[in-house]
Order: sequence, then C-alpha cells, then structure tokens
Amino acid sequence: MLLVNTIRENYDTVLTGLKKRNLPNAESILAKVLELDQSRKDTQNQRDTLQAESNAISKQIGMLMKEGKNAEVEQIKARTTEIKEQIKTLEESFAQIEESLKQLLYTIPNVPHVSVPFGKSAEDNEIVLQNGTIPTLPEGKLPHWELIKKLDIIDFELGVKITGAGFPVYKGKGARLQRALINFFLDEALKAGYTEIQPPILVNEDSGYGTGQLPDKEGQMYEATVDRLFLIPTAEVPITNIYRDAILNESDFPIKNVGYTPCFRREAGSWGAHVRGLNRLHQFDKVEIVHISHPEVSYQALEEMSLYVQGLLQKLELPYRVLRLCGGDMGFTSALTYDMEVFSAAQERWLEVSSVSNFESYQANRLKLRYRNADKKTQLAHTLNGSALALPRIVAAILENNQTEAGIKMPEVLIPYLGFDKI
RNA sequence: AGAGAGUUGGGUGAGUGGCUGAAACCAACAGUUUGCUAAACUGUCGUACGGGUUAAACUGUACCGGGGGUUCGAAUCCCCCACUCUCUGCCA
Repeated sequence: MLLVNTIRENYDTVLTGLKKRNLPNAESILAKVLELDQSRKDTQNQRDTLQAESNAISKQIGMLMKEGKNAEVEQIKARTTEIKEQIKTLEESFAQIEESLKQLLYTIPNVPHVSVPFGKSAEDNEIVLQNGTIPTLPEGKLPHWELIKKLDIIDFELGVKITGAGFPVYKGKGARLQRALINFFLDEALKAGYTEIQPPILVNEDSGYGTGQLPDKEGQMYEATVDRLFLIPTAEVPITNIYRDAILNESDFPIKNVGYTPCFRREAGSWGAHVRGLNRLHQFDKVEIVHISHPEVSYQALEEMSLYVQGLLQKLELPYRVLRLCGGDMGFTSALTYDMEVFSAAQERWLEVSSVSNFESYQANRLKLRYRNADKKTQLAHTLNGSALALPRIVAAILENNQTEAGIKMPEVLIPYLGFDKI
C-alpha cells in the first residue's frame, strides 16, 4: 500500500497516477486519507499526553509508598482512575481510526510510473517491440490440444479423473519436456547471477497480506482451511516474503532470487472458449525471478529483468513481443509492468508467458521491507518480480510452432536437457 | 498426537511487580594507539508512531512470541493462542 506521507507530499503526482488507473473518486479518497491521518495524529497526541501523566503519577505512587505515605497515595490514585477512563476512550477511537485508514489504503492501487500509457483495457497496451519470425506451418497444422492428444504426452481427461479440470497429467516426453524447461530456466538464471530458492508452496495469512493476495484476492487461492494455509498462486509470494519485516543493509543489494514452484490458481470465473488446452490451468509450473532493489536503481533492475526474459525466449526460438501495460490493465500493486507474449502459430494468438513488474515500495510497505541508508535511517526497499518463465504456454507455443511432417522439433538449447530432439 | 520445558535487543543471556527500553558479554560501526595487521582502550550501537527543527539536537508514547486480563504501576502475576526444544508414539 501507499505511504500516507507519499500521498501528502506528492499529492498531485499520486492523483494523476490514480486517474491513469481510472480509479473513480480519487480526489475524495485521497482527501479522506489525509483527514483520517490528521485525526489519527491528533488522537495519538491526546492519548500520549494523558499516558505520560498517568506514568508520572504511577512513578510518584511508587516513591510515596516507599516513604510510607499511604494516605497521599490513596488521594492521587483517584486521579488516575479518571485519566484511565479518558485514555481508554481515546485508545478505542485511535484503533478505529487506524483501522479505517488501513482499510482505505488497501483500496488504493499503486501509482503508475510516468511511462505507463493511459488506457482502459488490454487494447490500450503499448507494444514496445516484437522479435523473431512467425513460422509458416505445414498443411494440417494442429493446435496444441490436438497435438498433445495425438502424441499422448499431456492428458487432460486423466487429470479430471484424478483431480478435476485444469490439472493435466504430463506423460512420457511431455513430462520430460516439463523437467527440461524447468532445469533450463533455473540454469540460465544461475548463469545470470540469481540465487536459487526452494520455498514452501503453502503460505500463511501474513505472507498473503505481505504480497497483496489478501485481503482482496482471497478467492483466487486454494485454501487449506483446517490449517488456514494457502497454496501459492506464484513463487513470488513465498520468495518475496522471505524479506518480510527485514531491515537490510545497502550492501545487501541487489538481491536476485530465482525459484521453481508449481502454482495454483482457482481462476474463478475466468474460463471461456479461448482458454482451451494449456492456455489456462489450475496447476502449472513456473520459474520466477524476484529482485529486492535499492529504490534508486529499481528501474534499471526492471530493464535487466525484461532483457533477461527476452533472452530466454530468443534461446527457445519463439517469436515474441513486449507490451507495456496501460493503467487500466496493470495489476493493482504494480507501478510498471511489461508483459511478454509469444506467438502460438496454430492458434494464431499471442499468449502471455511472462509479466515483469516493478512494485516500487508498494509491496515493501506492506512487507515492512526496509534498508538502512547512509544516514542510518530506514527506508522502504523496492520489490520486483517476473516469470522466467511460466511453462504451459511456452509448451503450447513450442509444440505448435515447431510442428513438421516429421514430428515436433525441439529447440536446440533444450536437447541436452531432453535427451531427444523431436516428439 | 501425548507429557514436560521454554520464547527477552543482531547473537549469548540476566532480569519474579515501580529506580528496566531493559545488566553483562559477544558481534557490528566510529575513533585513539600502531611501520602494517592484530591486540588494547574510548565511544556509538533497537523499531514504530507523534511533538520539535531548514536539518539536527531534544522530546512523548508504545513494543521483552501474539492477544486479552489483574494492578495506581507488568518483561515480571493470571487466561487464551502460536511457535521452539526434550522425551514418548507415528511416519516419508
């Protein structure tokens, strides 16, 4: 969430930013925030003053009792009862004000970076670049959901039997392709200086709040209700939460972590005709990169991540494009997001395979992720993350784009990992 | 899962009702000394939210696993919860 100080000190920037987000009533929301913050301060001030008085009296009682002046003690005790009443009232309204303020702040999305285009939907995203050649496919080309059936490498019906829709079973070369991609992505990340992390894939409530899945997107996660744990929708959640409540040193930067995990998404209400096959699943594999960055260089880090992800797509010989998301399409917590899309040649569609975002201090504020600057003051760090990469749509594109009469050719870089060169 | 013990600042660890935001030691940081390193010595050394200041200085409040209670006053007493350790059981 945003810092109230940011809202107060950069009011105009915040307001224009929120308008880019198409947030209705931005003015009145911000006004309410400032108002609540002011009454929070006033209330705290009153409470603290009374509390100070009460503390002084208690100290005095201690001394009087030591001197055996019990009559005087009884006298001033009466005064504290009065003060205590007042403190209690103030305490209650203070808690109430703080809670309303917090709830209100939760409803305010991050302020978009200046380069984020205005716009309402995916239509308005800006195409930054396009790279690679779109293949011409032979007669009788098939979409991946036909290919996997024909080749018997991914089985959706079997997944339905075991679990339900959206939980495919990968078999034979299909399973080996998954494993090869995961290893390839992790090895590439190591070469690029990332530290490999294997986090838990169930997280507690605090972690959900830390990265912003809670309280709003509760319905998007599977929950183990008995233990009040959530299956992660992305490795971003556990890997970023490593740094919850941390105070780093400037010398700790940059922090670059990579982790492979399965991801679980309920995807409630987001199914339709265009999400056949591997395009949308409840469980899928993803390798995620997470940066914790010094605020001054977080946008350099974002570019670095974008180039890194593009490099992976180039190595996999997939045609791709990079989009800068518009204010209306960007995630709630992001300040700037690049989406990477690959062209899946049989479906003739662009598929999102990565989303690289700078959250600036928005997540860090919830996480209480700070660092100590040269003046020994604590400052919020910046967090960034991106998929590198999400597997299912990569698999879909590899299968569709590389189909030949002789079978599906595997990308050169994967062959050492696969142990075969076509399916 | 059952029984017992525990949870204090970056670490070890003292503290059983007021003089404790918290001893001592270690680590860290700055300085003195030194041919260099080491040692020794001196100092600094929690977080959050307020007040104050151009900025500091200074100052108020809260925080000793989390929440609640008793009390004029709680790290210290009581209750609930979480977690950790030991033993027993079970198990990949």
